Amino acid sequence: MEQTYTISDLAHEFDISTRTIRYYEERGLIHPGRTEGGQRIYSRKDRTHLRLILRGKRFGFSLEEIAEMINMFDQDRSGKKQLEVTIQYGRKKIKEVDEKIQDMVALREEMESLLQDFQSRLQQLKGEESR
Amino acid sequence: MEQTYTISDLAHEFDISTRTIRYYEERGLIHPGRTEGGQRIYSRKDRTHLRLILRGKRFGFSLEEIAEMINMFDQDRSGKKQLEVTIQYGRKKIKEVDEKIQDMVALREEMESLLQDFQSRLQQLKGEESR
DNA sequence: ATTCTAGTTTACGTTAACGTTAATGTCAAT
DNA sequence: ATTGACATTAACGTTAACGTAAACTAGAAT
Repeated sequence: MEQTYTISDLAHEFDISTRTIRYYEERGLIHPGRTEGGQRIYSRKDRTHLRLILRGKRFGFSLEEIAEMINMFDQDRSGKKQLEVTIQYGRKKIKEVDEKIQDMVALREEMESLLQDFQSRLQQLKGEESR
Repeated sequence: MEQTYTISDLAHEFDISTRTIRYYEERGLIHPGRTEGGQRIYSRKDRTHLRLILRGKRFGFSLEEIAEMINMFDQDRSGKKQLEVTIQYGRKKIKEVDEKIQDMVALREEMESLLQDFQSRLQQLKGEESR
């Protein structure tokens, strides 16, 4: 009933090496179970974590930062105080992401205006050509 | 008339080390001039380049990728063919940035919904408390 | 039971992006 | 002219994030 995966299942799915997956475990980012014989078994949750890790990486977060986030959101937060701390942390991280998005949009616009420039130069050339 | 900067001027402004700035030059990302005595002089253009480099870094681009972009946009593109190639390249890069932005917005939403979850759990606790 | 594929640990290697140190030179100010 | 702050090159060191190889084990298939 509970869907599980081998290490190479996930390696194929996410197009990364098994070494990479084991390394993430070594760094405390995932915590797969084991079979009787000692082989790793990955749950749906582990798979979700992997997806999150790779997403974070694409934004330039370090594994350490990602680990911090995952563990923050993933632990058992029953106490009121704990919950409040977690929420504060989450707000902070969301703000960071917002800033990155804004920054990125600015970059996009810079690139766009550069391109416009090149475009009009090209039009210019084409105009001269058919003169 | 032409505003220039020393290496430590820029290091302070961008809060990076002089070593880092020299390293960027070593990798072909900037090309400052020199004084009679051999010291580097940075122009406004160099400063702009630096800003671009740091921006790119914050998005997880490698120095090699950034170098590629800078040199692509920075050369003298007079020929029609050259212009067309540059425009193609620019479109591709903008697309990459767009994808990163989308990806990032998705992450933001994931985080937000996690937070909502914690928020309502906290409300729950507060409710029980005043019962 | 054996064979094959995939898994495990250990450990050394590699690359990017700098940090650090040493030995020396430049420039602005006194 | 000398001092002090900043500059230069050269070279070795460091860290994160894996790659790679070796020597061995587990599990599925015949």
